[in-house]
Amino acid sequence: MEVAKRTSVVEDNRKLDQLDKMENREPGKEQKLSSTKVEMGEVREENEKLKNLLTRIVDDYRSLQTHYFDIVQQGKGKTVKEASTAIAPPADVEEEQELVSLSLGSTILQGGLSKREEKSCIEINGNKEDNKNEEECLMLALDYKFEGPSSKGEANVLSLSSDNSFDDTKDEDPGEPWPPSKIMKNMRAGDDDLSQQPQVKKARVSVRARCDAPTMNDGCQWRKYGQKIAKGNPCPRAYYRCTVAPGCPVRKQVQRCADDMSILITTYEGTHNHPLPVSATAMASTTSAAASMLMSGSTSSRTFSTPSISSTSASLHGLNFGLSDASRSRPFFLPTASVSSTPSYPTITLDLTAPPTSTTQSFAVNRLTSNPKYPSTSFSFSSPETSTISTSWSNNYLGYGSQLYSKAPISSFSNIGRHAQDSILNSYLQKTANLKAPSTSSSSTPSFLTDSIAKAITSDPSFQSALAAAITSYVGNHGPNQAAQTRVEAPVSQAYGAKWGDQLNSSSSTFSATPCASSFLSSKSNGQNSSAQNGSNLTFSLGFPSSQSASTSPTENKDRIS
DNA sequence: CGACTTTGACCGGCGC
DNA sequence: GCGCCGGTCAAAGTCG
Repeated sequence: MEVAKRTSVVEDNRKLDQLDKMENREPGKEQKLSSTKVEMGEVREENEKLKNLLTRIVDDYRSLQTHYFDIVQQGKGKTVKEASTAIAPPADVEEEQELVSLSLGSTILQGGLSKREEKSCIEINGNKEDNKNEEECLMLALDYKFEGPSSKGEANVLSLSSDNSFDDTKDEDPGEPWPPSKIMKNMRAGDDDLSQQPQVKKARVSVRARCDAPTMNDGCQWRKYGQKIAKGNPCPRAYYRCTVAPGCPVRKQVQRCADDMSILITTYEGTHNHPLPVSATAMASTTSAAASMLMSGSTSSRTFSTPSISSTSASLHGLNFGLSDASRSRPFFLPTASVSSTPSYPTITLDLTAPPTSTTQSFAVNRLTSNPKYPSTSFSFSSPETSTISTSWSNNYLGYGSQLYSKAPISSFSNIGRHAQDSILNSYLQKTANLKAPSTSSSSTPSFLTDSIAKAITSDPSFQSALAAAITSYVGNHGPNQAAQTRVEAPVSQAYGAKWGDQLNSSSSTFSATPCASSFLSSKSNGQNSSAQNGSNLTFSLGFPSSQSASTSPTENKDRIS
């Protein structure tokens, strides 16, 4: 592009030169051309300037190109900053802008792209043809930029996005081993990525729900392999292993909450390495999506180093988005949250119990507790609408029945649309526009930042998935008389495609009649990622009435979740 | 009889 | 180094 412009300028100069030569050959026409010559002189002068400028630009461009390819070849040797510094010439503003662009490219390359992607970016720079790859590169570049130390307010991209070049490269191992047992270590011995990152903790997804039954029926087959009395909780903790497939690494821990025995805490670990029964896909999807969120959230938490992050909540209209880093203690609020911490694992908690305050149109106070060792991330929802739904986790079969829900919750959930990256949260935002989160601090944050964060969050597929899963589960399981998929499933399946709808429908027919049967979600797991030396914790809380809120202290959480 | 649960023993990580 | 604790194993028991 730039080269083309320069080429045209050069051609213009040549024409002018030719014109000059013609003029010199025909002196008799000088008078006629005198006035023209004056103009030509000006033009020529300007032309000279342009030539000089062009020469400089071309030189700089070549220099940059040389630097750029050097950097590309050196690969990961240099930091972005170094690259930028090396590249940046003392040129004018326009050139610097170009440099920014180029340095982003190199930044991307060094910021974690795979070699294939790296190649794509190189090709982009050469051909400018592959728009798709270009987009990818740009996206990653922005992510990197966000992380960058010099990223200012324009860090418009929250890396909650499932930019999961990160996750994918490190975590998608279907047989992902999570238990720290020696068996699992043996299994892991052959694993490449994880074995190289000993500090990586496995993500866990903890589901808190009111349930009278000993365990929630999540559609999977489980075999109990142990039981322990955990310290700090008189209720024994039961250990289950997935028996759907022989080698499935997925396990779960089930324990009653010490504070409220009616609350059952189920903690899932690992990723199923086998096709799931339809009835199990819901929960699996929820947990995996939540885990995915967790990991991306933990990634984000490290990137939220900008001082203004903590004050973004006001612009989120009452949605608290808790993202805190223990080392920074700089919470950043989104949807209402309570945070839990586990000492050893990054944990996301889907809190299906309601804070007592949820019966009013106010969001629960964000309760952030950070494990001193691991940063915690918290996403939880306490929807005003949820209070209108009767909660009957227990004593009822939770299959997707035939009755209709009350309009209020359904209509609100019906906004969950495919394109609603916006709709999920925006629905919340709209409904709570006049509310102010109790714990929100007054915001001095530039609106563009908060808007960007909101957009980034709402555009995160993992987030959507987890949220929709929770909502779906909630709606499916807590409607009056456990009713009604008609009004619920339609929007959900619309939003997430036939898969969800199918699964939900299927679930309704295959759901087992366990008091605590719950169908959450479906799908592939994206789960554990190795983003952190630090674990983190994430809590989703769908506000059900008449229940206790999530734990408020690390100790408490430890007891509840681990 | 097979599948599942129970339960004490064992192991490894971690803090003191 | 020692003890605590969480997690797992595996033999014995139970159930359908």
